[in-house]
Amino acid sequence: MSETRGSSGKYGDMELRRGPWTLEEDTLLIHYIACHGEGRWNLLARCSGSLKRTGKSCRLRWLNYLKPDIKRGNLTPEEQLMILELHSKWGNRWSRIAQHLPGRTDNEIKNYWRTRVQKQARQLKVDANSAMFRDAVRCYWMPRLLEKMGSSHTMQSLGAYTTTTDQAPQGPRHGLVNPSMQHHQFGSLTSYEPPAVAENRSPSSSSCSTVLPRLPVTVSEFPSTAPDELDGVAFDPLSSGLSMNNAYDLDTWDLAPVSAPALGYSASPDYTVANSDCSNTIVDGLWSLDELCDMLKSYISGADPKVPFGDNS
DNA sequence: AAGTATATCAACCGCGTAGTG
DNA sequence: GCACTACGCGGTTGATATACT
Repeated sequence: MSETRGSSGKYGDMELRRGPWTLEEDTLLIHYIACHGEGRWNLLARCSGSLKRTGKSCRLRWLNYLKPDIKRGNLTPEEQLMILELHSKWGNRWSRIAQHLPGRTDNEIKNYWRTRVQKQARQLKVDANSAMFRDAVRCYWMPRLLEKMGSSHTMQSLGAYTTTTDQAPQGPRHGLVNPSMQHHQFGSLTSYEPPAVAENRSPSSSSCSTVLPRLPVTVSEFPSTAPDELDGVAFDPLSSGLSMNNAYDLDTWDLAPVSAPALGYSASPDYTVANSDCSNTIVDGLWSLDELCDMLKSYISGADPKVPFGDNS
């Protein structure tokens, strides 16, 4: 692409570049911001010499790509859970949601929602914003993400898989993890602990019981809504005591199998997070299409006794 | 191996809003 | 209160990578 076009007004007769940024442009922008700081984007665009970009374009490039604390790589289960929860409360308020995911941009979250979540809804022929789909997410997807978080933590505690951010498995296109990204500091795991449900749990989960959050098995065990203000309040997967590093990234996780589902409902027996074959199993923390279809059908027909939707108030 | 379909995500666009004179 | 400018947000597009046939 990299087209240019003429401009008038605030950029005078300057030829404005569009399309992908080059290394030279990035360097110029970084240098300028290092000298003059963020903000005043139009002034930046005018005064930065050979950087023939609009202020808007400079701002976007900086905020979405060049800013030092941008975290790259796939979303962790914790982050996915946070997005699902916050979106259920706030809708498409991407910027607001991004404020609660350190190092993630609104653009990235928006893309995640459109490419992953909406895709699932579309294939199920339900509206992603419908109550039905939200319930399905809350009852099936979120518990699985919680379990992913728990499984990951267990493996880490056993020393089965240790890594740092710069050793993290890398995705096919965006494996970079900004070295300046500091590890998130986590609070207490007890901050999000649904009511205990002793039954309906597989033996495999019991080994996690001392360190992992108990997994909700009914809709009523999830918070009915997210808190109005998340700072310092109960629901915060990112404060769950679990690492955010990419070792837990389900897209790149190369460990298999994980523990059997700890929930009362059954999952497909070939459930793994191995990279080698994601065609019909859990992919990046999502349900496979078949699984989600089955579950949703059960939900719609009211046939799933383990999911008492009537309790969902 | 080549062609095609699909997924991903960086970048652009339009619009609303806040700030300023 | 009005006009103008700058900024930020959310929706959309299009290039590229990857998967599939």
